[in-house]
Order: sequence, then C-alpha cells, then structure tokens
Amino acid sequence: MLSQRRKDMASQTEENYLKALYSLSVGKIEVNISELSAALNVSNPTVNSMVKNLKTKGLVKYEKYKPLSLTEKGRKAAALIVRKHRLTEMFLVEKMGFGWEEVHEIAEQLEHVSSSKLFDRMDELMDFPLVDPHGSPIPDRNGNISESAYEPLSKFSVGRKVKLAALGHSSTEFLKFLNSRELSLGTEIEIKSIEPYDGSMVLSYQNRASETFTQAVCESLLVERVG
Amino acid sequence: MLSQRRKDMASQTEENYLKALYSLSVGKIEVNISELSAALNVSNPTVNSMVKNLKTKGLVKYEKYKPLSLTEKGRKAAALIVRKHRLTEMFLVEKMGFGWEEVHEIAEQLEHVSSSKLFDRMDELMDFPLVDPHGSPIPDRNGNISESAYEPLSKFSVGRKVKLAALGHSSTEFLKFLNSRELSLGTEIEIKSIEPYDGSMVLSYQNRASETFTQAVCESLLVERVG
DNA sequence: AAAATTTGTTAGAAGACTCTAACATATTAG
DNA sequence: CTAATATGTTAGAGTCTTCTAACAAATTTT
Ligand SMILES: [Mn+2]
Ligand SMILES: [Mn+2]
Ligand SMILES: [Mn+2]
Ligand SMILES: [Mn+2]
Repeated sequence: MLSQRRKDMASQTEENYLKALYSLSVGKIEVNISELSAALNVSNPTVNSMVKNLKTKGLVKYEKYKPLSLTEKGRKAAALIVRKHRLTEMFLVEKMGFGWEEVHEIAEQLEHVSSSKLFDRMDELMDFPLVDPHGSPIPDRNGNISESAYEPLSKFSVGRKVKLAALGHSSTEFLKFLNSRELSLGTEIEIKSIEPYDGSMVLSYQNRASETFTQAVCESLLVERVG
Repeated sequence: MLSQRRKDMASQTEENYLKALYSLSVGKIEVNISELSAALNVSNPTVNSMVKNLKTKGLVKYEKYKPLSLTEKGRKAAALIVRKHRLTEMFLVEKMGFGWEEVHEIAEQLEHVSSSKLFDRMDELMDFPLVDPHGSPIPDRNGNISESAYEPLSKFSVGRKVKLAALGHSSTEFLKFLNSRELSLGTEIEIKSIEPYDGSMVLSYQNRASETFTQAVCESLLVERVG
C-alpha cells in the first residue's frame, strides 16, 4: 500500500517552500518572490503559483506585487520542520558518528518524515539538545525558538578572547575548510592581529598559534566573549 | 534549494512499486497486474501505465496481457530498498527503543532516503544483524538475501517443541495481538494440544501454561525445531 | 520625468501519478 | 464450445509541480 500523506498536511514540496521562507525571514519579516526562487532554485512563476497555493492554505500572507510573509500558522509549521531537520543533524553527529559536514543532505530528506515520535525520541536520547551541530538553535515541540545573540568574530578587535558558538552558514565546503583548520564549536580563540588592508585576522586557538582567516570567513564565525 | 532526486534513480513511487512486486514475487516469479494494484491500493490502469514505465527503465519484464516479473536489475533495486526498510526497523527497535509494532510505518518513509551511508552506518552500529524485528532477513549491500526456511507452527503436531523465529506477515494488529499474549521472537513454545475441529492450538511458553491460538494465527507463526 | 532595469504575473504547456468509463482479451463454468 | 466472469488495456481527464515566453508593474538610473 502506497503510504500517502494526510490531505491536510503540507506536501514535501510545500514544506521546502515554508522552510526556505522561514530561513529567509530571519531578521526581517517580508521576503521577495525572487529571493525565494533563488533559494529554492526554481523559476519566479513557479514560486508565484506555489505562493498562491500556500495563501489559500493560510500559511502565507501575500498580495499581488507585494512581498510575502509567513502567517503564524505557517511560521509554526516551518519551525517544526526546522526542528526535525536540526534534531536529525544532531542525532547523526552525536549518536551515529557522522561529521558535521555530512549531515545536512541527509537531514534535508529526513525532515519530511511524518512521525513526531521519531524526532521526539531522538530529542530524548540526546537529552534535549538546544542547538544543532552547527550551533543553530532547535525549535521546541511547539515551534518556539530562542534566537541566539552571538556576534560575528569580524566585529571584535585585537586581544579579544572568544569561543566559537555557531556558524553564519554551514555549506559543506565551509565545514570542510573548518575541519582542515581543526576549528570546531566550543573552541576558544584569541585575536592576535588584524590586517587593516583586507580585514583578515590572525587567530590563535588550541594547538594552532597563528592561523590566518579572511574577513569573509570571520563574518561567518559566530562567537561569544570569554573571560 | 529543493533537493531533487538524481534523474537515473527510481522515484519514491517507482520504489514502492518495485518493493511491492518484490514482496509478491516471494515463492513465485510472475505477478498479475491486479495483485499489484491490490497490494498498492491503486487502480489497474495506474499499475498498467507504471509497469510500462518500469519496463522502459529495464526494471521489469512485461508483455501485454501477460503477468510481469522483475528483471535482475529490478530485483536488485527492490532488494536494496527492502534492505533500507529492514535495517531501519531494526535500528528503531534496537537503538531507539521502539516496539516492533511501531516501526513499519516509519521505515516505509525512511526506506526512500538516498544515502547508503546512513543505512550502512545503522548496520555497523547494530553489528550487522541478519534479520529485522519481525524475523525477515536483511539483504546485504549487493541485494543478496538468504531466504529463511522456517515452517509455520500449524504444520507441527502435539508435543513438538519449537522456537518462534519469524512472522508470516507483520501488520500492526497482529503484532499488538502477539504483544498482548507476551509472545516475541526467540520464545520457545511447546504444542500441548490441537483441536481437530478448527485446527486451533493450545501452546505453552515462558510463564504462560496454556494459550489458545487459531489456525490462522499459527500459520503466521514461523518456527524452527528445538531439541 | 522618461528611460532602463528589475521584479512579478499570466498564459500555456509538460511530466509524473492518479482516477473512471469504456472496451478488449483471457479464463472459467456450464 | 459457448457464455459468463475476471483480468487487462485504452482513452480521457485531473492534480501537482515545474518550465518558458510574453507581458505588466515597480524601482532605479539618468
Ligand atoms: Mn542543515
Ligand atoms: Mn527538504
Ligand atoms: Mn516493515
Ligand atoms: Mn515506502
């Protein structure tokens, strides 16, 4: 028997739209059609018609030629998908021995599994982690999320000691790059010097006395002050 | 970005057809269109067109008005889906504390995740189990499966001591029924008496001195001789 | 303010998967 | 062997998700 999704549930495609909209909404409320198409890698007309569809389902607010936003119902639905995604990533790293650079693609598929019990069980087995392997917060069972207030390393000045708490983005390439520099979450870092010309930073951490990182990289290293 | 399936891979729908065909092929080679439609809960014309599609992909052998069968390529593809399904079920039971009656629906969705690494990792973490929680054998990475030669309990006579090794089917209702009788895989059973009228059996096992089971149930209890 | 550019919409179509109604073939019963 | 029944196929359509081409509105530049 083909296991079909309940009719009142969002399809896998709809879920991906909601999740993309949710991610793009961080720090602002409204999102353009074009931003969504770029994020999802589909054409503008495709997004346009899907947005109309999500509007009839009460998941997004939208008027012709205006930017769109999630309704409260849509926001919660999206947060619950993000919850599944991040719990999965954490489970794969903590309980199954995957590297933080390997888990996103798998979680992208697992996040659509319709069994809250599976994810609540992961949560329980990990003793209710607050963040995923990349430092992003995990929404609770009600879709509530605690926005973390970490700052990019690039904002700090020479001599400052900080701890790596999260990443601004977590592409496989970036994660592999950080692996190659032995830099992981929780690592304490001291800013040894800053190149005025291009903003690159020389850092000292663990057994690495002076590693240079470009400004772009330092903007994606989210840290908290230490000491 | 919408994570799209590679073009050369079977869709989730196609995978479900292959798996159903595979299950229906146990003990015979050829399967009717109608058997497949019944198993998948879709109409005959739907199966008819999907079968044509699977034929062009070299996954099934089929001629108009004739029964169909899997090609070697189709057989292997199906076995690998079954592998994912059964490894998932075993992982959910062994490593995540689910009951054997809870795992099928979840595995039905997880079996379509395209990451051999995820399933090979489950396999490794469980130390390469040979069977799933219902006693069905798990195909290896090459799609090879060792057909088990257990016999239905109904075939045996009074006084025989056997061990429950697998189930003929594993519907949630049946599994809950077995739970209610405290009957699980590995349990040693002795046949105390058989009712000639309807073939029902009185069994003794563990701390249950005389439990009666209908013939239908005993046909679905696959056992091996003991002592 | 007009022109150029960017952004968004509509129209029309296609592929994947599904259905029902109607028709064709094969099998089974008399 | 014919008639009845069961099984399989074709035709035509609908939903979902996607596309391209053409057009419209909004924004930015000059
Ligand atoms: Mn991720
Ligand atoms: Mn996804
Ligand atoms: Mn199963
Ligand atoms: Mn399935």
